Order: sequence, then C-alpha cells, then structure tokens
Amino acid sequence: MAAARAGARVSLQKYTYTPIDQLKEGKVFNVYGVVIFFKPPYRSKGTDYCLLVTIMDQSEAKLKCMLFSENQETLPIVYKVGEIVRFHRVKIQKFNDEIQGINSGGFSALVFDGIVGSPVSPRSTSKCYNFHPDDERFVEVLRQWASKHLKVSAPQIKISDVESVQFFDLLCQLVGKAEVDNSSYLIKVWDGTKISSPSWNVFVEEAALEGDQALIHQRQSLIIDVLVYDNHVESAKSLKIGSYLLIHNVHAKLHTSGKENEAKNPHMEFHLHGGTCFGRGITVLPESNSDVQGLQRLLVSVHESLDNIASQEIITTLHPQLALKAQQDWPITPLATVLKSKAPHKYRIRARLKSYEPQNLLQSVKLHCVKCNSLHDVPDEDTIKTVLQNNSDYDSVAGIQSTSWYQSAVWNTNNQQNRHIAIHFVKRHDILQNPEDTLIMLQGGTLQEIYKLSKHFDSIIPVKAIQGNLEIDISIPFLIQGNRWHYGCTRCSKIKSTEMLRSLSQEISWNATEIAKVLGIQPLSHVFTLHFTFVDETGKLNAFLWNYSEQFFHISASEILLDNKLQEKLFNIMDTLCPPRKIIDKSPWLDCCIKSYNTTNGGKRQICYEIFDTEVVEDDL
DNA sequence: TTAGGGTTGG
Repeated sequence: MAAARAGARVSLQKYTYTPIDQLKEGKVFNVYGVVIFFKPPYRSKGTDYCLLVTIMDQSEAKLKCMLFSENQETLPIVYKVGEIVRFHRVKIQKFNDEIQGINSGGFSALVFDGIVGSPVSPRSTSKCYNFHPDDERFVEVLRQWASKHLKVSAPQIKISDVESVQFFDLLCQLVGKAEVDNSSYLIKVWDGTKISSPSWNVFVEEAALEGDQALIHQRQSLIIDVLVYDNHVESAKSLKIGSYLLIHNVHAKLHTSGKENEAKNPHMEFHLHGGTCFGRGITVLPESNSDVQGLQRLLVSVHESLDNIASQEIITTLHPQLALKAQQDWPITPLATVLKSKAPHKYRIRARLKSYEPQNLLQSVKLHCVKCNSLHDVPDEDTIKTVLQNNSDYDSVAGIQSTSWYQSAVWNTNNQQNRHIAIHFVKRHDILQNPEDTLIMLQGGTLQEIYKLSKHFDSIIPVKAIQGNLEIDISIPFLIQGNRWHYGCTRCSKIKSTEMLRSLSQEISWNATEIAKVLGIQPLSHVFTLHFTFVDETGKLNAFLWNYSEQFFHISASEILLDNKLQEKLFNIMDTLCPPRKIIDKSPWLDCCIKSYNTTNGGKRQICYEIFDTEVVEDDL
C-alpha cells in the first residue's frame, strides 16, 4: 500500500488518465507525466503566483502547464526535474499553435519522486486526495520509462565540483543573509564540501548580516556567498537561517580582473540572476526530504570535525604554552576532600575550569575600597559624560584668573555654541613644565577632550567651579594619568579644596597616592573579581579570584579598560583556561592554590574559597 | 488576469 501523508484522507475512486498525445483543446483531462522542466513558483504581475511545469509521458508528447494560485503553498510541490506528477482536471487550451494545460475548477495535483523503486509517497497540498492502487503502478511504470528514455536529471552538484560546471542546482543550508542593495541580496550557504578555488566574499556591514557570526566564522572556508538579484531578493529576504534550500540555476563565474596585478588571483563568484529563465529560483525543502536528510548527515559530521579541530587549535596552536603555576611542593587535594573539610584551610587542587563569571570579562573589573571593604562598579562612559556636562557652565569659566601656583587659559570650542574649556596648568617649583610632566586641572571639558589631553599631559584633574573655587567631583575619576583613571571612595573620602595641591608643587613628580592624600580622597583600587567553577573526577567547587587577580593574570586591572592589548591578553588567557564551545574533555588541567574561609550570608554560615598564589605562566614542562 | 522555457548578467 502506498504511503499517504499523515492525517490525509484518501479516496479510492478510479480515474481515467489520457495520454498526452490524445489531449484535445477546450476539454478537461486527468494526466500523468514526468517533469522535464519547471519554474519554481514566482509572483505574476496579476494577483497570483504561477508555476510552470512541462511534462512528458510514454506517448513522447509534451504538455506545458501554467498553474496559478493566490497562495504559493497550494501550488504542486515540485522540487526537481524527473519527478512524476499526476494532475486532475487540467483544462487544455491552445497558445502559439501548441496545446497547454491550465488549472481550472477542481484542479488537484500529486507529485512523486522519480527514483525507480523508491516508495510511492505522494506530495499533496490538500489534505484530501484520491489514491488508487493503480496509481502506484502508474508512477512506477513512468519512472521506469523515464529512466530509459529521458535524460532529465538537472546538474545538481556539490560546491567542491563547481569548477567543471557553470550553471547548476545547489542543495545547501542557509547560514547567513544580508541586504546588499535594492536589486541584490546576499545569502551565505554551505553543503559540507569545500570549493577548490578561492571564492569571493561579498562585502556587507557586520551589523547587516543575519546568522550566527561565530558559526559563520568557524565554517568560513566551507561557506560560499551567493548574490541573488531582482525578483529573487523578495524570496531570499523571507528565508529562515538554518533552512535547507535548492537554489536553481546558480551561475558560477570565474572572475579574472583585466588588471594585470589582479589577474593572478582569480576567484569564483556565485550569482542567481534575475528573472525566471531556466527555472531560476529558490525552493525551501522540508527536513523530511530524503535529499535534505542526506545533506544533514554530512553537515553534522563536518560540523563535529570542525569543532574538534577548533578546540584542538585553541589549546595546542594558539596558546600552546599557557598553564597555571601554584605551590608545587604541596600535595594535590581532590575537590571532594576540600568540600568536606573545615575552614580555614589552604590547598593545592588540580581541576578543569568548567565555567566562569562574568562571561563579559571587562565587567569583572571593579573598584575596591580597602578602608570600608566596599566594591563598586566602574562608572560607565555615559555616567561620566553626564557629570562632565553638568560641571560645564559658561559663567564659571568666564571670570577665570591665574594664581601664583597655576596658570589658567580659556578656549572657546568652535563646534558647540558657547562652550568654554578652562585649563589650569599647575606649576612645579613655580615654573610651568613640559606637557608630559604637567598636571592640569580641566574645567568644562568633555570625555573626548579628556581622552585627547591625557595623551599629552602627565596628569589631569577634572574640576568644577563652585563659588569661585575649583572643586572635585568624586563620582568621576579624580585623577587621570594616561590609561590609569583614579577613583575615590564616596563613603570614606573627606574632600578638601584643590588649593591643597599647592603643597605638592615642590614634589618631583605627580604621585597619585600623594594627590589623593592632600585632597582628602580615599583612593579605590581596580580589581578583577571573577567567579570560577572548577571540576575534577570527585566534584565541583566554586572559587573567587580577586585579591590575587593581578598576580594571577599579570595584567594591571587599572589599565585594562583603556588598553586593547591587555584586553586581548585577558581574553586569550581565559580562552585557554576555559575553551569556548563547552567541551570539558578538551579543557586543560589546572594547578591552583585555594584557601577556604568562613563567612555569613543572610545570617547563615558558609564556607567560601578564594584563589591565591597562583599565576598564569608559560609552561615549559 | 497573471504567463506562456530555449543554452545564460550585475
């Protein structure tokens, strides 16, 4: 018995089918045929979508059928040339001295794949259709006939074979898409094979690209860019990432530039040209499709091997020599034993880093007050901008006068109306210094201006004028020294007048601790605060990293926020200790010192763990 | 009503 679609109702009424060479104009017939050409559904200029299918049967006559429908989904589901169709109630008419079929009232269609001997399971767009045991025979006979008499298979090839064929149908999976311009659209696809010659990369802004960027990056060498044009833009836009596609009549074009220096680097371009000639278009295939299932199997195995290669690369190629160094003469204690023991105690553990928080590593940088032991977030740029804006007002800058210990200058910024900046150059030994040795007090400057000035001057103190006095706002950095931005504790500081800086004007250099002291500021120190989850064969243990974090990473927490190289170093270290993609078996074993301590949380006693005396080193073992 | 294949563009 033929396999019918789940939930479909099947009637057994017997129909008569007319050979194509016996069809007569003006009448309605039922026909069977092999698809020898088709155009996937496309939008007509009228109200409907249309599908053009040309079929042939054992009479060796052809019938071109124009099928229209308001709804694309109700048109016969044809994927490939060579498939078998059964049409009920096709109206035959004449056009250009040729008969053609049109769908008329009561039209219905079934489509079967064309593979000899495969199950005769119909694709139908309606839930209720007729299927008689005779149909199975009809389909199989037609398949047999087509396999002997027709050479109708479209050149469906893999990406690795494109060089030999210029136009082909491509079965693939969509991994990314992006708008290019009004008449073209980019789709990024793969079929698990690798193109033999270099292929082009269509430039689009990263933000415009839809799809998993990390995945696209990882599969880069296996992904091709296909540029689709005109009428195909609309259908490409609606495609879902991850869906399986049959792109009909892709043009692989070897691009060799006329310029001599470029001619040596030819690359392959992929176009789906506009229009519907040669059946150009994109068909979305369901996951139940047998071709798709074959493709899926290939993609899964390729993906797994890529993952293995990637994690191997991270561990062994990118950072081959990173490891953790702890007290080497201490015995290793299993995590289960650590967890069962009383605090306080010190241990050396050997475990893998399963995860860490925060994943956004820059968020791990906090400000710590040693006096009141409070932790604060580092103010973000927007907060600083707002404070600076409020500290800037024209009147306070207008009446500025130099004093014996600093010399003042006022600028009018051209880009914004009535905005003035005052810079007070603090003298040392009663004389002005070179910029690289100079402390300036900045009044009315923006964040951007602070960034710029901090490249030229040794130290900057942002100030605001209150009743003629220059004062410090402790909600923003009180001192900027290059990439080091110094903050003070709002709770513990007792701010004094900037006049106090005068006492430092005989010093040799501008020392942040000294400046904080005379200004009554309790300085905050930058620390990394991370939460690590370790695992070994015996258990799982959470530990903090903060007091010993700078020693651990060999990175200054106070400079990292403004230093790309330090940020990159931190990211690389954490990628090595805890490789992404969560394959714990690929993570390195880490030696680490931890100490336990008692703490209370909401009145409840608990034991916490902190990493200490451990550092990232180049492993020369 | 619409579109109605014909050896191929960016």
